[in-house]
Amino acid sequence: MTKTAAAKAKPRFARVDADLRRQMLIDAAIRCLAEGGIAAFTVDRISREANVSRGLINHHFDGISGLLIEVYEAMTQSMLAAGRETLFFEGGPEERLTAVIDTMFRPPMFAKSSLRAWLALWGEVATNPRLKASHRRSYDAYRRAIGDALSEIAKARKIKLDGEALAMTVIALIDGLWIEWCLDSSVVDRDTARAAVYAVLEARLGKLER
Amino acid sequence: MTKTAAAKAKPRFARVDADLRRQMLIDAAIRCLAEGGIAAFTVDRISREANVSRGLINHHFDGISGLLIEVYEAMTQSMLAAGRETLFFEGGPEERLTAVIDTMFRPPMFAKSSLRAWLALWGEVATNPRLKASHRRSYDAYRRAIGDALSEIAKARKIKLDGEALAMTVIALIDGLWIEWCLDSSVVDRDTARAAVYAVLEARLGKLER
DNA sequence: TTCCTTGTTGAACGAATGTATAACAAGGAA
DNA sequence: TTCCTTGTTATACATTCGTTCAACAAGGAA
Repeated sequence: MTKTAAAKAKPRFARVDADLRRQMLIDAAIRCLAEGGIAAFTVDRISREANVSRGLINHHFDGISGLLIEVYEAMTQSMLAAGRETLFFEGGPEERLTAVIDTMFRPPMFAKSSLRAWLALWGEVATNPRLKASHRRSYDAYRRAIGDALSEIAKARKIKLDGEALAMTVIALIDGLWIEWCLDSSVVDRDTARAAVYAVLEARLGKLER
Repeated sequence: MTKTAAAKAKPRFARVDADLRRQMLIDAAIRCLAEGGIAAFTVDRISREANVSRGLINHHFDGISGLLIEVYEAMTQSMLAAGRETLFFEGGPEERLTAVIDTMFRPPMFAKSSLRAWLALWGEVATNPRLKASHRRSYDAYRRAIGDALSEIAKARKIKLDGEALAMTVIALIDGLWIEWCLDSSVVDRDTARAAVYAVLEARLGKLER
């Protein structure tokens, strides 16, 4: 018997491709993280945020801790991707460097929701070995990319300089400025923070095109 | 009837002065934070770490969230106190500045356990309004103290400089270096991190006595 | 249409969470 | 000694946590 016109109505749920659903759950989890910190990283809250039943998280991920790992890697990927668009393409080292730095002070990276999520995750990285391993890999790539650009610039200007060491300083400074802005926006704004990074770099390298 | 020699034995528990007991509980809570992040900030774990019954936390604090506030303020106080010993006493601005910076790269501040606890707390500050208010107050004092020293130095050397702005950069850099070292000790060590801060400062102010 | 894969639901479970409360007892005061 | 304050314990309680699992059904394949 086919469904009557009155009965066909709406299906009780919509099936979604597994990869897409996973992405939807990861996005929902990040939103929870941004709203309530790691305390909001919960099966109940995430599944509700994604408009999905509780059981689905365990179907698509290796438990709630498995989801946490994938959330961390997704955030890492989107950060590196934002930089990659500019960092690994054509253009001189100076262009590449400024493009990456600017990326870090522009949405979607430089946004309350994103930085709150990062802050919540860092608090876990210190404790969770799997997150720690993931962190190490991505920061190595990040540091090397910036370090290479810095070294090239220094070489072209005949300045003696340890690119990797300065890259570490730059990354630490960016992270620190993120924290200050995220925890108390009244002490810094986007432009001041960005300027602070360039001030440090130009004190070593001389004027940068930007 | 007095207790017999056999029965007097040991009391089932020892009464402790309220203020001291509060401090003991705060210390235990910080140890938990350092070990397991905010997920370990739990009535069960903290009371067990303090060798005390579960009910005692609610007797001495306004619930577990009240304890969290007091933990944050205790950590803030001990950080400011470590700096205050040097920062607000005699000595020229240069001495005071280097003393504070050195404090930040020496135990007890520069230690895995301490920094892990800070990291866990920062993840909550972004979400918790009461923590945020506490954070703002303490960082203002911190920034002003460093800013004043920087301004004095710049003035004496006839360098035009915004002391507060540079102080913000210095604090952000220190926080960022803490994070990098805490999350992956293989990329920085204590001396490299400390040197990075001085490198930034000396690029602006010239050589510093240290 | 009929079948079959698999995305999805919802209930059930034990463990862990924070809080309230009554009973206990340590240790100084009188 | 006796009394009394209050620091301390231990239990009970309602929630919320993460996981498991059987049953359901959406939607393409045949």
